[in-house]
Amino acid sequence: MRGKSIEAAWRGQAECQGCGIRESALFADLLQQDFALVHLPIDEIQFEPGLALYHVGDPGQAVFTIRTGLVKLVRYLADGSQRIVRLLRPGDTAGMESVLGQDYEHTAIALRPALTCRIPREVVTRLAENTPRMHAQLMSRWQRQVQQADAWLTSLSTGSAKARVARLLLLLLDQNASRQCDLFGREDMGAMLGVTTETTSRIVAEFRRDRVLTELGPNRYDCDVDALLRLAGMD
Amino acid sequence: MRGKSIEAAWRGQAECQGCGIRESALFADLLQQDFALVHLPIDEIQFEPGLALYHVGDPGQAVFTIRTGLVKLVRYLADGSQRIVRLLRPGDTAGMESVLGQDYEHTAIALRPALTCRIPREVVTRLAENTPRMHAQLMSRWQRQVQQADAWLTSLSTGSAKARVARLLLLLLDQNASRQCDLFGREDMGAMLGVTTETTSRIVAEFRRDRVLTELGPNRYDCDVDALLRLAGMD
DNA sequence: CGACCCCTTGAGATACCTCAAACTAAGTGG
DNA sequence: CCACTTAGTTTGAGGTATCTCAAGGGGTCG
Repeated sequence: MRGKSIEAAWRGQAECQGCGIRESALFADLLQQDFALVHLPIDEIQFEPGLALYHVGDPGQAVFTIRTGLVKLVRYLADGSQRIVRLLRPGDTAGMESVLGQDYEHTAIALRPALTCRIPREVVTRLAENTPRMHAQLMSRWQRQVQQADAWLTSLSTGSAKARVARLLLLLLDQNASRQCDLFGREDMGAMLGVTTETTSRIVAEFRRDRVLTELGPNRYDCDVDALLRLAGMD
Repeated sequence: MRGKSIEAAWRGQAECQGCGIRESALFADLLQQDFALVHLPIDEIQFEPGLALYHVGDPGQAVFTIRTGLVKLVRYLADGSQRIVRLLRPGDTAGMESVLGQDYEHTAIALRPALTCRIPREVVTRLAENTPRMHAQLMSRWQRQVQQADAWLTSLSTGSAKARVARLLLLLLDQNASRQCDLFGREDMGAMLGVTTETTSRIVAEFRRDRVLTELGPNRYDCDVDALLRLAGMD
């Protein structure tokens, strides 16, 4: 939304062992000795909103650990429009298909400034071949993707548009400041819910009129969680 | 649809090494020596249509390899209705979350008579700990689930109802007799597409009137593939 | 200040849903 | 063997949510 520097910025090489979010990241369970197997540089890269980590169809060369920010996974439809199939948050991993030598299945685009670690696929492969701690992490991460995909389908692509928006808002609640959440462009919201930009806009506007949402700043809102839970149930 | 014996039938213990579909199954890459690690019985179980392999929320005790037939993965919504999130075909694996010690995420129900192999989770775990050939299979199977989930969302839950039905028909085309496909109950079809039973029925009836579909038998149809491709594009 | 982007709002069209009834096929029991 | 039940499909009619097309605001940035 902002858009100061429109470039991805290389921030230097990551220092994984001292990483602040390691306990929730792909390398969570690795031991001191395992890091000896990392033979290629892991770069820290910052993506400004709108910039792509990678594109659908590109040969998968690396996985990305999201350290901060928010990333959308997008597929483009026959008519050129986009459908957002998942959101990645801090601790999540993008582009795991690259570990299997496959092309990327989506285009990954930062929705908010996102600090990432780019891990070459060979690093993951080598670790996976040498430590069961890496398998466990990979499996649970893949399972998590499946879970998220299923939840996305059942909660964001099912029911009335109003219920979908309500469920999306609940999903976006800040984990810390639990009544507040940041939204993004109506077009992106629509692409997550399978509805049009206009419908999304109308519903958000209606929520605001009904005091279910209270605007705190540009696209930052205070949410009436009980009301949202009620709306999320059925129309 | 048929419904002769309404019971799941135990068919005996599987002989994995000689299995006819092993090359496409979870044990595809295993070597002779690996089978020594299988220390618990693998049962062959036949499920008649409507019967559940397992239920959502049950503690996951086993994965199932689908040898023949068709299985739906279902989630139930707040209002009691069902949403089908995936279909499993011969060679696919159901209930992989059990390998991670998690409860089942769905209810798995046979849509057509399904012959399955029930593999206790301990067997998979032990194999995974001892042979990289098992990891590779597990990872690619998990990835496949993600792929299917994403495809389900973008092709069966996006666009007009008519386009969704067309895409579903294309998905159901027999791999061998490539103009023909078997359908199932309109309610199930609706639950896959996120539309009502009536809408599904109307569209199938319309396709039949327009000679896009020609009924060959009970719920068996000949498909005009070109017409379906056209319809799948946009409205 | 004007250009641009995005959000909002309106009005009309329409696809889909809801409720209800008729029809079909297959199973059940007298 | 036939009337009866039952479950699923088809069809109709009316209502409504959502889409489409279009215009009008409110920021932000050059």
